[in-house]
Amino acid sequence: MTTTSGGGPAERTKAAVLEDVAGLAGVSAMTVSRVLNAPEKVRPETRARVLAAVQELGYRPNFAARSLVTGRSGVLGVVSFDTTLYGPASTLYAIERAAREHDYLVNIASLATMTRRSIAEGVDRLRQQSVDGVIVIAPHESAVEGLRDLPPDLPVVDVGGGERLAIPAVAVDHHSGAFRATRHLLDLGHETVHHLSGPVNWIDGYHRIQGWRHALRDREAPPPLVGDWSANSGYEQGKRLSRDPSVTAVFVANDPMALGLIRAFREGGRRVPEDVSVVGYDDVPEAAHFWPPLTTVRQNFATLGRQAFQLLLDRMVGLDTTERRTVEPELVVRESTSRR
Amino acid sequence: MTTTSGGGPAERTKAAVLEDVAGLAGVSAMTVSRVLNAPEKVRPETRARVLAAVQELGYRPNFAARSLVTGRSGVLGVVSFDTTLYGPASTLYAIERAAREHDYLVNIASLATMTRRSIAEGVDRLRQQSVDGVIVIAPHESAVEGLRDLPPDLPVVDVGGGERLAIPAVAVDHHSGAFRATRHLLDLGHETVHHLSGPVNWIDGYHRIQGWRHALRDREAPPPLVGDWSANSGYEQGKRLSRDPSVTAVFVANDPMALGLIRAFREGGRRVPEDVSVVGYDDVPEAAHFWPPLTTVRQNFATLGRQAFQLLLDRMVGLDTTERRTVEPELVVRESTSRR
DNA sequence: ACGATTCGTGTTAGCGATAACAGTACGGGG
DNA sequence: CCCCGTACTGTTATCGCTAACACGAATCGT
Repeated sequence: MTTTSGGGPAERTKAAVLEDVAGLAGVSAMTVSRVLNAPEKVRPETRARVLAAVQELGYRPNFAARSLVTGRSGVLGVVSFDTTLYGPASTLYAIERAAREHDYLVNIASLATMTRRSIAEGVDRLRQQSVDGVIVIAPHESAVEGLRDLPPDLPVVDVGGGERLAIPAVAVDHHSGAFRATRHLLDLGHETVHHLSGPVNWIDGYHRIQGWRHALRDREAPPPLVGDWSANSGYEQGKRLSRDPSVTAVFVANDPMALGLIRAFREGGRRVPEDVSVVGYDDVPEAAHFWPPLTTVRQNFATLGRQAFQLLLDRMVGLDTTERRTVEPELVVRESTSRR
Repeated sequence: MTTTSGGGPAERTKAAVLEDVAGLAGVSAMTVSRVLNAPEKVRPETRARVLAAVQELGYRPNFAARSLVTGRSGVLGVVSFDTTLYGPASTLYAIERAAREHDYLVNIASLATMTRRSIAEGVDRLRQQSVDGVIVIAPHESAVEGLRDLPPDLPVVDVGGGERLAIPAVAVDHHSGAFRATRHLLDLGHETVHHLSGPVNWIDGYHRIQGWRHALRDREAPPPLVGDWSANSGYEQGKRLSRDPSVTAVFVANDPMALGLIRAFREGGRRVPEDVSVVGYDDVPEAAHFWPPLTTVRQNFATLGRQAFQLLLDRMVGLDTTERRTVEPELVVRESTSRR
């Protein structure tokens, strides 16, 4: 009998452990554990007594001990490129919410650069803290490489990556989004549509180019200009483009670049949308208040994040899917586009 | 002698543990542990042998086991309101970078609402996964309340919270930022400066109002309008303000609202900056490409995050500081303001 | 040259939980 | 009246690691 029966309210010093609760409730540690993990296996009265003891002592299970013995941590990791950007931030946010609903915690590893190595390092860092699974948000060519040589025992889900990977993934259908944006401009009577793209080694950028090309398939596509997603690059490329009087419609691969481009056009004396129509991509919260309010393609990051989590969950419970889900973007027409 | 000496390359099934490495290297488990945690205590040749074994087996220490025995997890938590917003996202990012440099991992708990309860819950959730410390980014009145009744044994650092708390904190000096913004407008010859503020129960919002008032102390301050930080609220309040021909200068409490407000002014026929000057707050990456490029107050979120981490680190190693650090914001003059 | 350190390593004993098995008490069927 | 399944609860053995102490050999001072 090592049960300290009464116990006394003396030990305010160290956090209570299972044994303490057991002592106070007059049961064994195992029973307390059961009350916490499988309450139906314990007689209601005993359960009540234990619960009261838990309350009184303010007992909290020790996470490390539990995960040592169960082999699961209840934590998942997210490896993401620059979580300061609207897309990754929104996706991360959605993942976190979904995770919380299922009692998972989220660990993050932000990447400053996107290389095969940095991705591998990020995953590794998380793995060392024994996350149960990892979601990678890194829509870059090199990310795809980094995901190739992953430990096979770790459940991983890819967000927005290439389709050539044999792991579960979710992605927005950028081909479709870009197609719709371009189609919209064509429908307004524009002869052709110019494109200011993101970096081509970004998966998203690449697909948007493809979608744009596809919409232009029966006419000549002007060579795309390439930006780096920043408003500033939009401005620089915009200055160049504004000198060409033949451009009347531009599809820009994201909203910040569109903002910069519109500014350049205005400074170059070209009015938007009277002289040239512009479509952006992302629908950042401010897009509706740009000048003019921006026609753009909305991505549903919340859905993206939720689906990613769902897929990971499936993977973690053992399902061996290689499912690939796709989220449709949506064209939001505002005032930066007009009939030719 | 339970040492499996040779061992054989048979066990590819389960992850290697200390004992396996020890066996292969012909030493005790303890020595392996030492090599990993205090290499200088082991003779170089032994160390090399152990390291080789670690390599060969691809050994990775078990996180749960280690933190069970050491009582530390190497993980810290960040509780933050809506990490989708520029400010929190940037701060979080900086914290993560600083943490990584010190081999800490970051767990996040995003809050959808900011109430005393949600904050407490966030902290609690993190605590259950035994984080070593927590940083709270929740510049809201209620957050301050939520932080009052925290477990005293958990190191916590507050970012941007009220100054009435007895816990370490870092914050941008918004009073000063708002003061400078307003002063700038006054210096340009404006009679007075109107203010579109954030919600008053946000600490930041409150301080910016104070700073604005302070700059206006020797003249009559018009009643401030109140927005909710969104571009949309800026637009709505802007419509109202643009009807009043006496307003020639507005200090807006953040950039998105400034964007909306400028749009409203333009639609109301008031030119910026010719008819009315506008100053924003935050210096979001796009601000330089607004139309007109926005004069605004830049907050250094990177420094903020780094300092927060530093403070938490101090706290975690036992220092019992209640230090409160302050980060100075900086006025960035662009083209949305002009001489009266 | 001898006890006192220092150095390098091994042994033992948990950390706090749960899995798996082992009782014990009770009620019902044969 | 005995046997056995059901329903609870307790015991024991780990999980993988490190703190603390123990021990032999090498090094040191005087």
